Amino acid sequence: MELRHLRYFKTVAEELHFGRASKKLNMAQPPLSKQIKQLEEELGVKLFDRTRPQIRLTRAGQEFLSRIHSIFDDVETAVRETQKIEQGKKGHLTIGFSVSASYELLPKIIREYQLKYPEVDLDLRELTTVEQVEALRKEEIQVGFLRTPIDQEMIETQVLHNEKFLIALPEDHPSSVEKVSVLGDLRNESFIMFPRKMGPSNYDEIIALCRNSGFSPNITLEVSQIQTIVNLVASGLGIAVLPESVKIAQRSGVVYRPLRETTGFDIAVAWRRNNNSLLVQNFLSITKMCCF
Amino acid sequence: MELRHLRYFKTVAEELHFGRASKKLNMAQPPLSKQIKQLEEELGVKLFDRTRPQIRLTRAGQEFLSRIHSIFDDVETAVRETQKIEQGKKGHLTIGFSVSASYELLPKIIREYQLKYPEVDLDLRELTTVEQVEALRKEEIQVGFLRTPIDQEMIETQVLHNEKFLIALPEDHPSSVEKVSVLGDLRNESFIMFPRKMGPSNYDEIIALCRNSGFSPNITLEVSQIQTIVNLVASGLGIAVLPESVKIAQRSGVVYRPLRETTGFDIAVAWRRNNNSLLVQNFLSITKMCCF
DNA sequence: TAAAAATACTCCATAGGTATTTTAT
DNA sequence: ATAAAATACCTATGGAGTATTTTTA
Repeated sequence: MELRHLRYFKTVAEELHFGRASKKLNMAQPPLSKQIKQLEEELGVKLFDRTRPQIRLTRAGQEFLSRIHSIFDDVETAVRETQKIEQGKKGHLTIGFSVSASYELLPKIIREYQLKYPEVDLDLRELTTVEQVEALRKEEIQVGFLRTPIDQEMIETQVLHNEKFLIALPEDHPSSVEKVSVLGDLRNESFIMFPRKMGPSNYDEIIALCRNSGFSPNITLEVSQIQTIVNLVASGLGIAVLPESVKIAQRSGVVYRPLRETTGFDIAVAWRRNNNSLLVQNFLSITKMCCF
Repeated sequence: MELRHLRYFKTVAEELHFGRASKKLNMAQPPLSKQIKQLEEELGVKLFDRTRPQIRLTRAGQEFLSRIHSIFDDVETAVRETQKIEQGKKGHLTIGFSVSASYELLPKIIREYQLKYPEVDLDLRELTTVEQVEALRKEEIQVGFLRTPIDQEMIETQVLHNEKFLIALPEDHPSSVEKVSVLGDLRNESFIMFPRKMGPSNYDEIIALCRNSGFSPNITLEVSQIQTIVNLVASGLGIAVLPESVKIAQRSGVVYRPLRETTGFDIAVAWRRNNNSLLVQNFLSITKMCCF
């Protein structure tokens, strides 16, 4: 038995007339009769009652028709859903990201992507850059958002954004009159920091910057909300070194100044070089679209 | 696309090896490769990753496999259930019966039939003989249990049983010494009857028998339970004319005597002459098996 | 008698076979 | 170098077409 037999049977059952059915199927009547007969012989079941000028479905024929109806739908659905996966419109995408890599970029990309590809399940994993490289290698994630450069032949990257460090100062701080802050001048200030576990590379970079300026920062508070840090700075309780993207958290009483000592760092999207799945390609397209 | 493509794909997906799959399918490897390729081209989807010595399903291939799995089951079920209907093992059977026609026969047949054909839904309708003949003609019922003879070319019958009338007398009744009762001798007795609505032909026949013997019976009680009638007769409250099949309701204090005036009546099973459905044929086989 | 399905036959498209090449480790 | 899939080419089954017969009301 082939789908052909079921298609032919369905059409004859709908038309209840071999001649009309054959026209609808773009074929001649005799081969249609023959195929139906073949089907009946294979099943061992008379599907049509031909003893009258108007043929009729037998009881068995009615049963068969009702049961094969869903089969056509199922085949069609199977094809459509399979094509969706091939075209990257459906599936499962696991994405790694460093906290330090993106405070505002990732949400924007995810929002845009889900709008265009609502049938893709996303799994977002906060990972350090090193962990993401390893996860890409093991194919545990398909895409990463991390700091570049990285040194891996297998992994391709595209820089999305260069992030500099800023100093957040109270409005009335003496250094706020300067256009650019010099970290060494601030060695005696109290530093308010993100907790290290919330972004180790960020934290370590700040410590390193201070060390390079010849001091170890006096960390008086660790606070996990950006807005809280800004509030505390405004109150004069300390100063903070922040990635420039946090400038979106504007507030009166605080001024932001570029830091002379930092060249910033690149945030990039990363993927396996040979990954030719449209699922990933589509995600990368959206990502690039969001950034350029 | 044909079921062939799906069968081939399923086998290759299970074996993950074109060579082994082709053996399992009793064919050579090249035509199998060709058919799979054809399927992939029709779908516009790569189903297998062939870049390694061990081929693998792509994501899309996995989706397709899981979705077509049920299709094979559905086709198989459609075929099996259709065959059951053809073979009369499944379906819907509407059966007419006269109350007068069978007090014990029908339950026995139904029990036997349902044991052998549990998937057939039965619809039992109490109808007079005349109503059954009409219902058979209109194909509202497929089988009837009725009194013969009937006069209808279209309908075939088979007598199952000849039912005589008996007289139920109290043990101490004068007539109980006779081997055979004469209805005329009982003209002055009180008659206990089934209500007419529970079996009009029965009721009318009894009235007619009395009339032929030259009297109209003195009906003192109408009772719908056989056992109650027998109890009342045992108590000396009257006599009753009953079909012989009710003799199963034996009781001390009551004697049954054949009635000289009655020749009894034939109970037959009836069906449309041209009904060649195995559903009906099987039912008739069971019916005849139960009676002979 | 007329309309429609079945049968008889013919043809060719294509499923499937055989031999060989290509590919990927 | 080897195992396995793809390609090339061939064969023949059977799906589909045309002409005709059979069937049923």
